Amino acid sequence: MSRLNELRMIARVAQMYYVEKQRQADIAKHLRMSQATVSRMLKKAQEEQIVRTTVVAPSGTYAELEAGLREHFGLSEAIVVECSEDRDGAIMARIGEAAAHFLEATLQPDEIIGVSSWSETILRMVDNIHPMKSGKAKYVVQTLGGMGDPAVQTHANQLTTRLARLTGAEAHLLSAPGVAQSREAKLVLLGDPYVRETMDLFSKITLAIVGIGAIEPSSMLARSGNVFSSRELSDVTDAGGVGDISLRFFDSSGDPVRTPLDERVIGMTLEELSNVERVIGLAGGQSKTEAIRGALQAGVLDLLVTDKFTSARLLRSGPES
Amino acid sequence: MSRLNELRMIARVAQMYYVEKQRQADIAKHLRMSQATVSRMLKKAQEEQIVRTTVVAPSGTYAELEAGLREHFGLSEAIVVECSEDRDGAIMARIGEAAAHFLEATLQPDEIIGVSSWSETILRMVDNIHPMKSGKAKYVVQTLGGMGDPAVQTHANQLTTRLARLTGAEAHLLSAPGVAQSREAKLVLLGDPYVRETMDLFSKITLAIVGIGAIEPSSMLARSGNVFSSRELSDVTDAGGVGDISLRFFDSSGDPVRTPLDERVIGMTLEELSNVERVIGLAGGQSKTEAIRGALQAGVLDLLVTDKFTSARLLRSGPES
DNA sequence: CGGTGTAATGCATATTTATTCATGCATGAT
DNA sequence: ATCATGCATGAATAAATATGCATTACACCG
Repeated sequence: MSRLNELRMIARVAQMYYVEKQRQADIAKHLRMSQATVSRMLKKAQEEQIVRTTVVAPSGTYAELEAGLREHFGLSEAIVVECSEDRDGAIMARIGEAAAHFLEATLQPDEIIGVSSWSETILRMVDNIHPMKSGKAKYVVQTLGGMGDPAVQTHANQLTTRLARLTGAEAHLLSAPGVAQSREAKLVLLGDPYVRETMDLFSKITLAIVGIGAIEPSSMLARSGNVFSSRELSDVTDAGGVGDISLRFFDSSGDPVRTPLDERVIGMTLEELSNVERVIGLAGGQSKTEAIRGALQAGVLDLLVTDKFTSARLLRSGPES
Repeated sequence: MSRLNELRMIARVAQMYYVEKQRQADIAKHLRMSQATVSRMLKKAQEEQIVRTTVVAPSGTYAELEAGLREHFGLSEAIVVECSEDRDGAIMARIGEAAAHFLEATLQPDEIIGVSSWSETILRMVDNIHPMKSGKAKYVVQTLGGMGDPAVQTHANQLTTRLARLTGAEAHLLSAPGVAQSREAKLVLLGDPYVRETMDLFSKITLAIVGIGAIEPSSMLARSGNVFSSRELSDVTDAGGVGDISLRFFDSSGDPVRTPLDERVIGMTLEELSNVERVIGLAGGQSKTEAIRGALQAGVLDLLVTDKFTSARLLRSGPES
């Protein structure tokens, strides 16, 4: 049997088992196969990600940390997730789950979602969103161009598209590099009608989901490919930059770090972001602590989802002003 | 224990079970409780929405449409096939493929298959069946006579024979015209021992495969040759007939349309059909929509294979009684 | 304090699910 | 054609999970 039909069958079995809660033996009888086969199909359904199971820790577990974050940084909400170990992979997964859960729970009808389809944490979030039956959101808008590498571009587009499908929204992609070759090149790209259309939506976004990036040689180099020169990178660090949101950099007190690079980035600015009704920041992990602190100081976030270790660090060393 | 702590505990257990994939007994040992308690906590985790499981349909399949068809029309199964364009030729080909796959996957040993060797869609199905090495089915029974034209007769016989060969079954042909010249002629033909033998098998059929025909001047004339008078044709339409299965007509609410023609048809009746364990209907395309709806209302089908356009039409305009 | 009702727990076991094993079939090399 | 190999399948069975029932713990009340 063709692969598509096989997956179709598996999906059907999974539907009967998990949604309709029939027993394997009954499903087997219905579809004229053995119970063993049904069991195997269900296993395959897990492997193929046709069924996904997520565990969300009830929020409020770290009420004190959450309250601390809200208070110190003027957030309207903070979500601190349980996390067994202070390791980036595990942290991203848990933050993603919690963010997905939050999004599902609070998404309003006809919302326009902006997403900087860039961070692994956001990817984890999308992985954990469960499809919403009735179209909830209106548009999902990509707020930062892709990167030079077309494979990455595709990846970014897919993330945006998937999020749109899951929320029943229409995707508006930003088919441009995140960083243009020059200021002039950027102007040319902005002339593209599709790019313009998407960017015009920036001001209409009601809910923005952003990752927070740290400036570290390792991660920066890894992700920049060849779009940043090391000169530009040092411009940013020399000016005190500690992190970025959608490639807009800021220093440890949250003030924007303006460099010539800004002129080349195709994406939402911090100022545009601060006009959005709800801005959700997703980040955690040792290496991102200072970047997150900077982002919080910048005051663009309304909500932060982070892990218990990072939140403790944020509160410990800088109860601040 | 406080409710929050209880939920935390449940989340922890759920985490260990669903994410870390530990067994309940091990979790129980680790947390010093009984396996029964773990099981109960997991059940509670479901209720409290701490774990959520969703089934995502692989793209290119139409789980919602299938579910809709099952639900609205009380089918035990429905298969909706992908189809790039709403054009009869393409649709028949895809339906045929899917039906063939389904048949191969669910055919039981010693099954007695009835086939109204008449529609192009069924022909497409037979084209796509992969020979089964070990004799699976027992008999393939032709459930409707051929047509006056000997060439068509041959064609019908060949289809039946091919299906029999492919399934490793013995063919039982119905060597008679599908429509006798008169009631009396029919009685004479029924006297033939071979005809009788085949027709006696009708009640033993465990799996019937039928096409669904629309009543349209064009197709009717095309296929009728000179067996129907236009008078008889209008009898059927005047009585509200919208379609047929094996030349047994029904109206839009699925009620049989009885005309003198019935007395002349040599083939299985709708009533006989409804006694068959599994009845698979194959049909799709704009022109057949209402015929299919009638057939579904008649309640003789257990399974429908159709295309996405038609299934959408069936569900759109008539969420029905 | 004891009494009483409620809920939680663990044990034993029923039920359900996963796995092992033997078999049959297809595929591909020789 | 013949044989080896791998894969899918179902029957039997092992493993895992759910549940009935008795018991215990605990809160609340007189």
